[in-house]
Amino acid sequence: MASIKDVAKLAGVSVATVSRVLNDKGYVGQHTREMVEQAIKELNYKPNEVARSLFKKQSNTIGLIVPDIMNPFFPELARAVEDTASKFGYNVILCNSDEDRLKEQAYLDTLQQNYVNGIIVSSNTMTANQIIELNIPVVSIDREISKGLPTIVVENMKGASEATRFLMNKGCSRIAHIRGPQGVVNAEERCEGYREVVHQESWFSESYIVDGDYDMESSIEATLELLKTHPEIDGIFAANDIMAIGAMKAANQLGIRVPEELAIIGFDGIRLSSVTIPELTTIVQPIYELGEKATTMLVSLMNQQEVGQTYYKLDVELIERNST
Amino acid sequence: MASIKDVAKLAGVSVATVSRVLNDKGYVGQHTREMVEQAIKELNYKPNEVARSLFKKQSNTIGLIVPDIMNPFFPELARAVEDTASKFGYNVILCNSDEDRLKEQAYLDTLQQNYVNGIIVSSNTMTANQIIELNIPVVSIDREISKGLPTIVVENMKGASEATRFLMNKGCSRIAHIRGPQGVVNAEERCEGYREVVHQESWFSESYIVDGDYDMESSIEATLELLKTHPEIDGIFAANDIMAIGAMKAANQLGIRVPEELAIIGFDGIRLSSVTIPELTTIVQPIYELGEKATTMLVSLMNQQEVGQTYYKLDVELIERNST
DNA sequence: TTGAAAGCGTTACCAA
DNA sequence: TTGGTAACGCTTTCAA
Repeated sequence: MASIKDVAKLAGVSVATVSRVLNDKGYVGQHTREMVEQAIKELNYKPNEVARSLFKKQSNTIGLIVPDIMNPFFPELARAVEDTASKFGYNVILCNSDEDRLKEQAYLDTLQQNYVNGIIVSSNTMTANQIIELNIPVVSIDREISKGLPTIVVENMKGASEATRFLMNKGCSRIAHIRGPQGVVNAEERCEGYREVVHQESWFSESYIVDGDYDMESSIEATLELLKTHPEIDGIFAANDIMAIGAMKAANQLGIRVPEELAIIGFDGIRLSSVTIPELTTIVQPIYELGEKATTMLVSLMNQQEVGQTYYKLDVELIERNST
Repeated sequence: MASIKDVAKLAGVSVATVSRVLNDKGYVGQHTREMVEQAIKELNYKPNEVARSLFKKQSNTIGLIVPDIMNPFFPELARAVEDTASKFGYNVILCNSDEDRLKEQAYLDTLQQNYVNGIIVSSNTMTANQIIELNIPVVSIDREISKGLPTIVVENMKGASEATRFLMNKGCSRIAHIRGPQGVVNAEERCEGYREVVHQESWFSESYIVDGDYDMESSIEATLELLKTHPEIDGIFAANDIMAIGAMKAANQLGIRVPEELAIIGFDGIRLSSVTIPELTTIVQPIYELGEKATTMLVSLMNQQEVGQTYYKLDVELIERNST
């Protein structure tokens, strides 16, 4: 690979001059510039980004830490981040943390050692301190790590209430909730939103809320159990789409028809949700927008630009399909 | 961030010595080593990977180029690549190419400029020349770019035949095929596998093969059309799972029951396929293994180790579920 | 308008 | 067993 020296030699100028035309910075004579550009073309020269990074202490790269890219929520997010980053000239390093504190810290370290300009992270376990010590702009996404840190989340509670109310309006008179894991902020919020709507209903009891793990297995099991103990249930709000699908499967196993005998609504709006038969009614998050916004905000932060707002709570939208 | 100089100063030795203990290379006295380690701990020193990369002309990073991480096939692949890379001490840069030649070349350039040690790529449009000019180890995955380049694919044709034969054994007497896009190697192969089994059947005609685009929309449309012109069809082999799901949807729209009146089988074994009701019978590819194998092979290549085989064709497996 | 040279943080060679 | 130093490829300051 040709280096800046080769270009300089061929063009008969100094490396400083080449650097100037490369970066379009400082004075360069018209003729000199042409010579240099010619040489660059001739050698098919491309600047070495590593050397640049070393000097600049920045690598034009941003780190993206997600729990698990196989979780259907994250590919769309990752795509948005990559698209946006790319638009601004940044590359993306992908890190799967498995919500494991050690892995998270290891990745944080590596990213720092690689001079990433910024980091986007989705985590429940990370602490504000870990982030502050990094001394690198970080935007937290989907899950709030700490007030004060730049964060982009969605209206979990509002969406959950909306979902629950929607089921009531559809005529459901016994609505259960399959909640997400204990300790996960958005699971708590969604549960809270459900609770807000039903808590004063005469039929409501705590046993209408069952634990799920944001995956299909846990949900199938929970739903089976739920429908056995509470055959009167005619509506289920699941805290995410995967669990809603699990609930549909459980109902199917029990020969309960959806939506005729049991209405089911999910949360997230992942692509999966339009794949089932019947298609799932759900609260859709603007996933792509989430990633996009996080990235543009991060870019501003990295450029030390004035960033007005550092906390966004994006709105969600109920999309009615055929499961309700 | 502390640098090697700071460590050297604190330990009262030269940077050369620090470098030696860091890399466990060359002679270092026992006592000296302890001093240095102490200093490292004290300063919480972590070597600057960018400086290392510059010197080594390698960045301990591998590039992963996929058409679109939102395509459900790729997250699992990406995960496998990341896991394996991580195990060997490499980071992964994620690139979505959209099968766009320009984007692909741009990414190839950036990766090279960033001194990635190697690249894993899934592409139909890339040429062998593009790769050779790079002068970096590249493994092609899922799709073959050129004989001679390290490649990992699966038994597309065999799997397709197996799927088709399976439908016949299930009693289907008119089997159609929704094929993938023209020009995509694995789509061709799968179509070939289907053809091999049915071509001498008396009922077979070319109109039993319809074009799809590896996505759900195209498949719904194609299936609708297909079932209208050929109401006698009682079995469909779709070239991937998404299209198989599309076929299920189309059947559902027409009030045709799956599997009673129409058996459907897919190809890929993405997670989605177990989410539908009924669950999809499909030819599952070892996606994770694909990514894992590609990465280990790439690592060997990067280390200039003897790599016996550079072409793998992994086996696929028919998993029977409820759509057949 | 241009060039020389220092510096970014490492590693590895050669000398001591 | 250790240290000095050139080199990796670039940017930027300062002088010319």
